[in-house]
Amino acid sequence: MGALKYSRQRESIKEFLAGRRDHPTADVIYMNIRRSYPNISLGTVYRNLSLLESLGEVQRISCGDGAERFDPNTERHYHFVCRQCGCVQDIPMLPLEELEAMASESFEGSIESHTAMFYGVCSRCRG
Amino acid sequence: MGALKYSRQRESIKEFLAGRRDHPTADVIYMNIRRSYPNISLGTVYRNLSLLESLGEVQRISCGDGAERFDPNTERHYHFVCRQCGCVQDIPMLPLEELEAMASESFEGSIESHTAMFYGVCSRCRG
DNA sequence: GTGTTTGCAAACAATTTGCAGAATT
DNA sequence: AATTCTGCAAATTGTTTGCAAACAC
Repeated sequence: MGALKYSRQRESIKEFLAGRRDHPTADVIYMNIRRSYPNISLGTVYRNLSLLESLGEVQRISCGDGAERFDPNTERHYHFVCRQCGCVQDIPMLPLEELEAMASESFEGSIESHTAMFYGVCSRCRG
Repeated sequence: MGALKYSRQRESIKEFLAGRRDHPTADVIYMNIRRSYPNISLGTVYRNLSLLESLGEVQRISCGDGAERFDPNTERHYHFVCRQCGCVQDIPMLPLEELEAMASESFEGSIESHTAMFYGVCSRCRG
């Protein structure tokens, strides 16, 4: 059950996201897709984003600013949030596998993965 | 302007949180405080939690499960989220300062702090 | 008495969901 | 023809806010 069918809306969302590195929110995606599909609904955007996430084609990022953000880069990587403009950027470094071993050392549960969030001021805001 | 005045509700929230290591949500706090103050409102709980956060007396944690969580431990530390029961626990290790230096290396903005979230299965769920 | 805090209810924002019709296979 | 996907609107969930009364200093 649940064979995937093509949809131009979903395709358009994928295409839009693919060209982006700014981790847009569902609403931003919606606003942009609307330029090509004026009748698309926010619900469709949310549904497709959740679907794409479960297919492993996009990553959901919550940076605590209220709205979820979506990232077409599904490889493990860290993120940065600017405390001035609120932009979210990728940190170009490989996640430290050792961190998980270190954390496991004095922790009783089993650790399978981790994420990290860096905060500061982005280059644009520093001028 | 803005001299702080005593309030038994705020005191009760601080007291409740102080004895907790499970990072309760505003709603859980509300439910519990209501046992001593049946008339307290959810709005008051939120207002006080935000106030306490700005006073640096509690820390707000967003782990992406919809609701914010509150932690009386304001020292920097990492967190763990169980993918089975959703519980949030502290990771008993010192945050790696070096991580920020590593991240800075190939990043243009200035990094001031970071957090990390570990995922896996807690000891209780593993049985 | 002045200024802060509260309870209540209404407002908000982000996300989800039910349903009939449209699109895909 | 069978099933998935969409648009719309209503429903949910988490959080904030306006206001008059209560409380603290």
